Amino acid sequence: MDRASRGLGTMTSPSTDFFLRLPDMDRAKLLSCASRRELNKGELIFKIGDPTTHVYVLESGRAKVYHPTPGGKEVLLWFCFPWELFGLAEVGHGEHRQATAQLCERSTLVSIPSEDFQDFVRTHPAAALLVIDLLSLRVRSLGNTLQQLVASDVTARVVMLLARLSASCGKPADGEVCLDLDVTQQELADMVGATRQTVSSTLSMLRRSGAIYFKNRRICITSEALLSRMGDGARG
Amino acid sequence: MDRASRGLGTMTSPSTDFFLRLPDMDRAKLLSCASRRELNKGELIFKIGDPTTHVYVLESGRAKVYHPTPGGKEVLLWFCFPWELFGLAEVGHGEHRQATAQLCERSTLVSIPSEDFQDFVRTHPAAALLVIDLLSLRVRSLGNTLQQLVASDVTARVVMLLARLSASCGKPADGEVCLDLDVTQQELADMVGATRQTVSSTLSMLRRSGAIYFKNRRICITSEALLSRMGDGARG
DNA sequence: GTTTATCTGTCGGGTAGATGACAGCCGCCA
DNA sequence: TGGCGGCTGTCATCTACCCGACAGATAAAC
Repeated sequence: MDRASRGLGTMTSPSTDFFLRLPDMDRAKLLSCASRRELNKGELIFKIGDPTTHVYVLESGRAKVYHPTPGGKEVLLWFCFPWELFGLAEVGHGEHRQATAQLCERSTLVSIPSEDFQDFVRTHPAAALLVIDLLSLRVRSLGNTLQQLVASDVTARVVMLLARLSASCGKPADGEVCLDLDVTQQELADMVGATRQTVSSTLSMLRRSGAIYFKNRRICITSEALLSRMGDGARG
Repeated sequence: MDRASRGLGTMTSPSTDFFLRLPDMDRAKLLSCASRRELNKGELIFKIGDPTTHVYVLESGRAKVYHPTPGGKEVLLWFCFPWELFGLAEVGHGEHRQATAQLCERSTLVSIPSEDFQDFVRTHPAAALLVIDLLSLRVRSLGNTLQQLVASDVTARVVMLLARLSASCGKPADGEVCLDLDVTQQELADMVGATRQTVSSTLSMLRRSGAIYFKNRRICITSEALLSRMGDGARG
């Protein structure tokens, strides 16, 4: 019955709002070490190979974390929404960045120096558990993505992606769900490991089938059931 | 110069031996809650959908953690070697298992109840940081795998896999490296997201090229340089 | 206004790799 | 000794998807 049991993807998770789940005092303390900047669309927060100096949170806007490939493609690992901590997978031993983070729109970014963050975690066990939760979520989600990538065809992957996005940033309105998110088809393609063209024609197909439609450049899902049915036919 | 900078895969990491890096007293304390069993090859430690009751360590043997797909394939996420903690990505909120763990050979398995583990982490900040390290490593490694999967062809993926295995369980012997590991070609295939057949012919190709050979059913790498060169030609 | 860049839709052709089939090989057990 | 199950090698077939190309549509830039 519930969304998670339908196996269409990771359900919207409570672990993403790290900051909102910190006790007020702790949050204030952590933010006291931080600096805040307003940045434009397209700016890089960090890129692969950089030394790891900070962890980050958005106050507003949207960012994406991806692996650039030598061939110029991008493999999109996840989006970062406001109050979701990111950039912490490399803080361990002064590892260099293994991914690139870039703003998808004009945003205000909060940067916390790695050492301050590590001290904070060391002295606040509750926060440490939240970090563990967050990383666990990432591990599970990447594992699922990986599985889908080898087990399903592009159509199924797009369908599952839409279901996941609908869970994380869908605005329900009388039976339908509209994605409250400006994504380009290239970004969708980078998330499912396909080309822009294939995603484009897949979306067209889904639109023709009546499962989705477009409302001023955004995707609306008319029927989750119908949509998920379109994803079948691939072994899974 | 060093192995990591050649970009052939994740280098052998210090984060995997969680237990060995714990202070003696802490380790003893944690193990005092644990139970120990001897199990046979092929036995399941947990499977997808199970409630999450324990975290695990091997005292000896080898296990694999994978996503089974509805179509009967397996997507192998990682191997678990002795003293490497595993099964902790779902401990957060009584999540159910999102992957399956199975023994590759006869092993002795130590099981620690989740609650005891969580209490331990809550009260031992140093251990919490180790857990964070371990999960971070998993995140990075899955991210890399994902990237390779969409950016490289099977040959390159196999080559990179061999390099990674050679880093983590290779026995060097006058210029050559022999993998101290009994893996089936099916398992290799499950790790690179390909079929058994393609991996078989890829390995044959590598053998003919002189980059590897087989010594009593195990893989030996004659020249890492030559091997990595065989992986080029795909964009990367 | 015109220009320029970015995004979207669609179409053929080419190919990497899945799929299925079959044969050889080795270890294991009766 | 023979039979059986798991692992390996190799082929011929088929197809999902990538790739390049081009045209319309939208939005920003001059």
